[in-house]
Amino acid sequence: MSESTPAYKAPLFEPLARQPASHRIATVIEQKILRRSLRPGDDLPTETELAEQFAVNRSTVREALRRLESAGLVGREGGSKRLKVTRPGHAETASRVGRTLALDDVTFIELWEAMRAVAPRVAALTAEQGSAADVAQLEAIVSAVETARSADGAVNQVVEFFGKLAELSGNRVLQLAMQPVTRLLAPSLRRMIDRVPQGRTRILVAQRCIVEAIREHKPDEAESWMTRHVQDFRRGYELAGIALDTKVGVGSMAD
Amino acid sequence: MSESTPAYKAPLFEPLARQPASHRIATVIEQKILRRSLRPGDDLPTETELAEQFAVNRSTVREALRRLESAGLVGREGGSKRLKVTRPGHAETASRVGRTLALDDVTFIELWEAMRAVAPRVAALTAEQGSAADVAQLEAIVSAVETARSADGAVNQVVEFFGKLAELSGNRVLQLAMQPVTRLLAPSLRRMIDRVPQGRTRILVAQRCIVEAIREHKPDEAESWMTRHVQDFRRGYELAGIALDTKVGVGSMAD
DNA sequence: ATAGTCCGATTGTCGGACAATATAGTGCCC
DNA sequence: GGGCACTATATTGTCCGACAATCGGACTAT
Repeated sequence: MSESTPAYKAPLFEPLARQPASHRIATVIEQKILRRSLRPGDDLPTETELAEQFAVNRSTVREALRRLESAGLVGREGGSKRLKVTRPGHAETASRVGRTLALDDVTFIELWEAMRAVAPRVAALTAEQGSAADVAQLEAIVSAVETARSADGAVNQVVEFFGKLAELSGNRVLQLAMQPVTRLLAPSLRRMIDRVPQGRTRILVAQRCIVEAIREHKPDEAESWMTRHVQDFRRGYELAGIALDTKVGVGSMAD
Repeated sequence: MSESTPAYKAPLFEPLARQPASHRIATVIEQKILRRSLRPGDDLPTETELAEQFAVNRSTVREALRRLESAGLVGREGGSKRLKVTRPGHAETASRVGRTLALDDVTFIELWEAMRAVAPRVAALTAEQGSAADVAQLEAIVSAVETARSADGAVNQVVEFFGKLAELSGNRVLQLAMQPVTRLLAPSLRRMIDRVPQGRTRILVAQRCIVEAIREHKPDEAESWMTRHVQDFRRGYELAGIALDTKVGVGSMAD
């Protein structure tokens, strides 16, 4: 393949951008929100008012509002009629990221690598700050993993374990990073547990060690246990005879 | 606060969800896309056709389409009129995540911790697979960092360095995770460079070491150099006398 | 083949309309 | 005065019909 730019024609002129009014209106309101002129909880003007202010038809305003609504920047609370400014929820954002990744056909190994990077640090952070109450919550989840009757239940609890860990770490960035990954990884975990019987107990052991390290405030131990735990997960996957470049499906994106 | 559930009234019945038609239509189409019945590149029917099929007015269809458009699930290519199914672009998703985090007032330390977790692994992965061409690209960026005239230019190139690294790692999950973090971190980096003169050369040194480790396919070295690099960044931040719990602003969310 | 012209299809926006219902009064009773 | 039913108003969700702009093609002349 010729690597050089085709020199076809230097893009002498940009394609001038003619955005529809609804788009521009959405952008303007969005900027107001991002710049904190409009803050979460504030009421938006009514559609009619907005239409007057922007000097456009109400239909046009509505399209802009649907845009913002979909972006999670505005929404309703309760059965209310009025639109309020809202901060995009983590859950929603995470699910959107998950969709993006799923539609991109990311592979198991890519997700696993992300897990490999994030989870140990999360464990370490939690071990640094975790309170007794936190440990109790984690233990509750671990025993739920143990006593779960169905495989699906167990998997859900494992996901919950990671989620709670991220929450307790107090780091919202890592929390947001972890959420889509665990969600997308869940179906793989499910298959793995089905095919590798000892997998579940191995998970339990690892979780216990991690929780123990957190209880004793030993970040390094928590981190290394988590690293082993994640690596063990991968080994289980290989044991189950599943290719590492398996594409994760849309699965569990019920929304 | 009374922790027990108020027992106020057992929610015998859910508040039945009466979603507006536009919302339901968006959901139906979204499902079709997620289930791959509609695949990226496919043309959507025209608004009039959709209106007929759903037996609603065209305005209603339009609101649904604006929703999907904002979600990045459909869009136009070129100056075309027809809507096509598109996969949500990484850039767009990343910028959305960035917005969520910014509106959440995440602090510098949270972002840094994410960087601390992800960047070293990314460097290691790239070192495993990096080709000579890849190394050349990284070197180009490093020298751009060196020769950048303005501080802003240098910062942008540093962001670019991390972005390219993530891209070369071949892991789209990590790439997507890294993008919003570096973007949000950029303003802090800018301030740091302003106040700590030697910061820039330290960054250069670290980058050179990292690239070198990648060239020689030494993942462990790349990882540990990157770890040091990230930690150095934090030290610079402290040196600059900026509090670790500084909230990152919306900054650089020009979109 | 290229450029010019014409026409139908499609989108973006408009103005007006109406049913359903959330919200704000308003009056009534205790 | 406070609580409650009831009414009036405002607001949203949806529909209808319309029109300018423009995109996509077809068709033609060079």
